[in-house]
Amino acid sequence: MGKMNRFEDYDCSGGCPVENALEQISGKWKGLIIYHLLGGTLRFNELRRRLGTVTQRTLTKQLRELEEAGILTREVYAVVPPKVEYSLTEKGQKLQAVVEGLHAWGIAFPTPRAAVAEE
Amino acid sequence: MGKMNRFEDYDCSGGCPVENALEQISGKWKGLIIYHLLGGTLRFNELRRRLGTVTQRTLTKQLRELEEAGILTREVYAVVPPKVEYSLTEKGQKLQAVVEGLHAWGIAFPTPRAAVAEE
DNA sequence: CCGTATCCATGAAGATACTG
DNA sequence: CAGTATCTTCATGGATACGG
Repeated sequence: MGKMNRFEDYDCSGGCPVENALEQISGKWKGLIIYHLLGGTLRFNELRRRLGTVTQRTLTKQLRELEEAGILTREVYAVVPPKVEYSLTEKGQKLQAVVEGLHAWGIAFPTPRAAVAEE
Repeated sequence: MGKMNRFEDYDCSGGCPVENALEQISGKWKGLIIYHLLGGTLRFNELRRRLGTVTQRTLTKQLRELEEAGILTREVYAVVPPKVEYSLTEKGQKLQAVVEGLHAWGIAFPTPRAAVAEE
């Protein structure tokens, strides 16, 4: 016992941890958002700039979903001009190892952009 | 130097490692497929059973995409009835830490299924 | 057993314009 | 600055039926 074969009886009908996890962070920009927030709190437009090409509508939506998942918090300051800050919750910070693992893997194994002009 | 602020100048216009990595493994069943293959080679229908509710068409497609990304290999045996085996490549196996991290996180933080009947 | 071939519904996300 | 409000496009993935 102890180790056992943890891959044997992994019936995923009805939801399983990996699927569950992916569900919460799947979305075109979510991984990236989390990665950037690992560096600390960011305002809406700071985040926007870092992501490069995301639209306001989309960024807002992804942030709201991450908020609902309990991965980040949204803090609104009653000032003018408006100021809204996003930070990771503890739950979100616990993704640090995973996201940095993805980052490292992404460097080690870039997308194979078709084996053209090769041969 | 050395550490520096690696979050500061992380301009993702034009593709960045995290985005790149996510691109290769995003798909409704891909994370799960990789997870199951961490336990070793599997045949098409074994995989199918483990995923629970995936259709043939969809599973085939996700497998082909993972193959094209170089994450797994597809070995066809010229026997009848047909036999096709899927296994992770080295590139795929390097995702082990990430996927197991997701698995652990998914257990620790299930999806917050609305705070109903709670209060 | 391991797929293809069709057809189709859904929703994710971009473009664009406007507002407190 | 930080969003809404619309409208539209497109890819994902399910359902179903058939084939080597």
